[in-house]
Amino acid sequence: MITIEHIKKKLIEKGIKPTYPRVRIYQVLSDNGGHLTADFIFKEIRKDIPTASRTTVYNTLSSFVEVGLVDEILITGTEARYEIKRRNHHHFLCKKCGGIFDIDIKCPLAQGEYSRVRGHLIQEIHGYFKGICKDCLKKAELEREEHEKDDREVSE
Amino acid sequence: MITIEHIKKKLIEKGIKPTYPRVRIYQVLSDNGGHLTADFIFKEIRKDIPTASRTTVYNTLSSFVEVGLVDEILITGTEARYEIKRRNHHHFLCKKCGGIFDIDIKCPLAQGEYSRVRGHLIQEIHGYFKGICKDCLKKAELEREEHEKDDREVSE
DNA sequence: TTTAATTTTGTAATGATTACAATTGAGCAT
DNA sequence: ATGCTCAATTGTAATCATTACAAAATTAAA
Ligand SMILES: [Mn+2]
Ligand SMILES: [Mn+2]
Ligand SMILES: [Zn+2]
Ligand SMILES: [Zn+2]
Repeated sequence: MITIEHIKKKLIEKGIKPTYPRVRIYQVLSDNGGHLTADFIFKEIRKDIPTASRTTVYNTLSSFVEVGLVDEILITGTEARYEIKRRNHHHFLCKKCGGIFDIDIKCPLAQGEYSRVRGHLIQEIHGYFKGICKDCLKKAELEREEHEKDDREVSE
Repeated sequence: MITIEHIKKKLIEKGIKPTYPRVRIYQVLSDNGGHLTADFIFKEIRKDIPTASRTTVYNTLSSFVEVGLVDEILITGTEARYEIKRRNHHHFLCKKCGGIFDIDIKCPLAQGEYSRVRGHLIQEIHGYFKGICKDCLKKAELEREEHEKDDREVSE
């Protein structure tokens, strides 16, 4: 639970005027875990600011990303996800339920910031996995067992 | 330069009927290096098949990805890129020129296929960097030198 | 050749994001 | 307080990649 004052300070530090919509957008990002869509944030701040526009959400997120307050994550192919910048980490996208999970693994990729590869200047490092998440695996397992039971009953 | 026959064999192996548009799409992927957009492929096969439709390109790419012949790369946030599947490798996206480069680094990520992380079943591994590519760095450097010269001349 | 199944095509719809002009609001000078 | 200027916000329209879907064409089977 970050305080409004703390948020304001963070924005000012980065040269962003802490208007109410901007502070609220940061607060939504802070209070709802990571990997939020612009649409989720929009609906959330609409509760407080019924006149808020999608454009403001997009503009604000862009400037947050630009100054390095927020990371933009492109995994799903349909919509960008946003989360407050923290130590570099990877992600896992479940192809079944669409869930995105943080994966904290030690990886040479995520070591020194702003290094080089093959002469190219690195500014961002992204790593992610796709597959079936733990929960969906368990669910599938249970369903399989159900089917087996059904089959047994039918063949009786 | 892969032969048509070789392409046909590859498609059949994966259960895909090697129609002419499909073979051509695979050939375009094969002949033009990696990271192609659907639009590029569309325009390319239009040269041979003036009636070809975008839908066919999208459908074909989807089935290629589905059977594991092709990888879909989501880096730019605007359009998917496609390349024939090969040994797992990372990518570098230049924020200046938009170029995408292969980065072959040994990374624990890209080791065993179909492993697990935190109980989640891994089916795909993606890693990429964003920054300024070698060429764009050099170009910027040259421009900087030009400006310095200008400044000197002005102050003379 | 007739028929059925598959593939391709063309066009319309979708949906996230961006462009942009009009409106609002904050801060400052009168 | 009033008006002024600049920045922020809003609302709406445009963009653009991708998908949906039905009609037309092609292929394979009978
Ligand atoms: Mn995260
Ligand atoms: Mn590649
Ligand atoms: Zn899942
Ligand atoms: Zn470049």
